[in-house]
Amino acid sequence: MTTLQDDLRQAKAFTSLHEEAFLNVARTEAVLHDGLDRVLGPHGLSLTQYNVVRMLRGAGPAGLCRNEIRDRLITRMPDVSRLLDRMEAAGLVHRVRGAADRRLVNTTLTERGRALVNQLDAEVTALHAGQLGHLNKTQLRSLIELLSLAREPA
Amino acid sequence: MTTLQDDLRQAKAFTSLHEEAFLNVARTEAVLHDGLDRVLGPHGLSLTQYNVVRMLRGAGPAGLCRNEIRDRLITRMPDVSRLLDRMEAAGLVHRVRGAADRRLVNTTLTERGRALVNQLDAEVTALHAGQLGHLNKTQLRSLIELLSLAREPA
DNA sequence: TGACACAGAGTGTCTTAACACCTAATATCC
DNA sequence: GGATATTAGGTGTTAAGACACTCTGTGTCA
Repeated sequence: MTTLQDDLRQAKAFTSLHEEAFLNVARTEAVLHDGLDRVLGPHGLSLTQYNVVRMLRGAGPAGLCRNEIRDRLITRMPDVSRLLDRMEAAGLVHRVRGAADRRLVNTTLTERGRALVNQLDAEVTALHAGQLGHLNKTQLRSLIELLSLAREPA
Repeated sequence: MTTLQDDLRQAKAFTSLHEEAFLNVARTEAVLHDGLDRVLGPHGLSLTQYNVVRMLRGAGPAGLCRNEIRDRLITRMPDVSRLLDRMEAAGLVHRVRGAADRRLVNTTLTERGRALVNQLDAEVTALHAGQLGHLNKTQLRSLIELLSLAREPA
């Protein structure tokens, strides 16, 4: 007799829990993102640009083509061309049309870009330590695991 | 003799763990955000606008002034005036200059705005269930608790 | 080998966010 | 009670993101 009601209550509770989880992810991302922006801002970098210089450093001298950069970005970014335009204008990256496949444009870090991202390592590490240093290893691993699980298809 | 080395290794491990946690938060937010955008897009709403109509529904007939809206938003938003301009042009909200304190501008939901956010409840609930339904209550509560902890000052 | 599909990169254009600045109204304090 | 600070809201302008479309080069297949 109270089954439907119970089910609804449970559904409601579940819904709220999902929503609460979503809001917590969003809020936490905003807080961490804001902190990183405050570190990157004085260097004229956005978070997206920082991700690009990091992935280009990881790619080494081989560099990456535009679509590889796009696909590896954390957030969907449909206009990588002009993002790289700006970074090239800032002297952070260098682009050269592919020789073998002339459709490709290879993007590599300039010396200045490499120096900048290397310099930022210490600042970013200190920021992360300040933001997340009060969590112990177990808590961090648990958080990482739960977030990874949350992103799984279903 | 190996203390320094150990310390460095540990520092490195901690750093990576912090960074991994940060990246997981960012990536998860992007995935969930994208999903919600796909639900809200057809209704002409951004996630920020959706948050506004939700908080205005919660505020009831009393409404909220601009700075209250700004302060309650999940992500920092320095240009709430024009955000509300657009929402007013779309017929979702209504603004009226305060009578007692003429500096204040009270914003309330229109009937259309209220109908839209009510209609969206089912869609958003279904989305969240699809995105997070494979986590059980314990996992969700643990995730929420860890994210809350992560946002604490230190 | 020539038409055609596809993939990679870039552009035009509109919308939206970001930053600094400005105006009006209220509070404060001597 | 009048100068001054503070608070709320809005605007001008630049930069960045979003979406559809185009251009060029490569693969494919009759």
